Amino acid sequence: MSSPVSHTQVPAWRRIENQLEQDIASGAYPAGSRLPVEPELAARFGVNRHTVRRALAALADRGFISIEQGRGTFVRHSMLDYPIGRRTRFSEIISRQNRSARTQLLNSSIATPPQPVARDLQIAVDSLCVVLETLSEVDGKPLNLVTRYFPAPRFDGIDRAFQDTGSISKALQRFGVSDYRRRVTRVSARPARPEDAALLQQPRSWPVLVSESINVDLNGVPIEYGLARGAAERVQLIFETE
Amino acid sequence: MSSPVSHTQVPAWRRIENQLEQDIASGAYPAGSRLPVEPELAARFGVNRHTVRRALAALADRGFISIEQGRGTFVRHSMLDYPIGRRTRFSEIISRQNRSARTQLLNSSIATPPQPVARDLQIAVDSLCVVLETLSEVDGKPLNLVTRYFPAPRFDGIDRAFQDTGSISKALQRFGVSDYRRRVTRVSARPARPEDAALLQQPRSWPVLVSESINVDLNGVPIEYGLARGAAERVQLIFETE
DNA sequence: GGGTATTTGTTCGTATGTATT
DNA sequence: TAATACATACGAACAAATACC
Repeated sequence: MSSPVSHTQVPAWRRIENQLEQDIASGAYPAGSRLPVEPELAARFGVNRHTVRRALAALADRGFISIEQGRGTFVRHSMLDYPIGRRTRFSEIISRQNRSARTQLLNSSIATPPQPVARDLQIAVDSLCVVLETLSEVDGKPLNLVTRYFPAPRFDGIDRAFQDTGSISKALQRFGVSDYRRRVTRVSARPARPEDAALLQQPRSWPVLVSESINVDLNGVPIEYGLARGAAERVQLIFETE
Repeated sequence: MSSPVSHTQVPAWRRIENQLEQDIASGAYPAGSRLPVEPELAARFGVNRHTVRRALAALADRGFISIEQGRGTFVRHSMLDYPIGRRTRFSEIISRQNRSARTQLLNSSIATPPQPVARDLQIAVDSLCVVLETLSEVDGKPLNLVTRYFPAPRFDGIDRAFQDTGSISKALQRFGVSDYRRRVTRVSARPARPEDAALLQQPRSWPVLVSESINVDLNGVPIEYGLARGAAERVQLIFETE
């Protein structure tokens, strides 16, 4: 060979893999960004494109990047795991993952619920509900947009209680609901509406992960219907079957 | 007025609502199809556009149609409920809803699993897996595209067994797995790739509902990792928290 | 990417029959 | 009976979102 390859103990592709992983971890290549094209990376590391490809394949295999033919190579968002069980409390879930959570109230009103919501809440279609629109953020990034219906005679003023406490659980406590549990979760997905995409700070090409949930008090009486739209780019729901 | 309003007991908009509901039920307007535009409906029923809009709003409220500004009004697919629990069996779920189910094998191969899959299956990354690609149909419409990994030494030939039986459960029985249960389900969503959209016969603008699942045998040993891509237009996952 | 046509969304105004006070 | 409020219905114009070329 004219220029012999240096035989270090680690192969070149593995060295490149490690370097790129570090670049991603350091934020040099932020989540969602596109990596330089393969020839460019090959030039940077002074290797053949095939060697770069091997490193990229390894990173893709480990879930750090996604390689898309014709488009490029992208740094994947680390998905926030959102475990769902009988006792699902947003802030607990997030803090357990050592992240910071915040939920803000976008809107509150009083209205009659759509028919399917009334059925889920087991109330009359012409009865009133307090409707809250909330946006949850994790580490400063919006994650989840939720429309919540609370039966009105019982939960009048829960908007104020939520404003004061910043938490649904605590707001419910003010109304004598010391504890509650999730009865059912229905999960689907649909294209994001422009407003969803804007609020969730997500590309319009990405869908929203829709989950309907029904929470009941300890007597089994429905207290909340929630329609959540999650940033599919960044959230993953986890259901453990115990 | 030159032509006075006829006062039947039911308002015109409600009569129109009922008629359209019937048209949808009868299949005159099939699921997914677009309704005539508002002026056209107004002409058909001999009313003002506002009156039609009121009827449409009622139908949308009840979940029969979806109204999309600039695009039109569409008959919603009745979502197939896919309840997920410890014992999730595709054909049982479907037949319980009085529908017909069929799963076909698109592809089978033997390969080393990607690292996350190997971790979920608790096997070495360089061990082999039997990989099946299946497409499930309900009432003739494709619903779910699944890539399944089975540890290879144990489940060699499961592709043949599946071909024979047409069922994963029955194929597993041939390998001594009389029963199994689902340990965890992870749900997310992403834009559909062109191949996904084609196989699922879904518009490219609609996302896929991605669910990863791990099934274990009665000893708790992982036997299958599945990566399912569901037609988000037509499937909804239901998790009951008992 | 930009302009045009299509389609739904919103807001005026007007009129009339029904129920309540 | 009269006054009032409310639901229903029609008409016109413009705004906003989308599709198409």
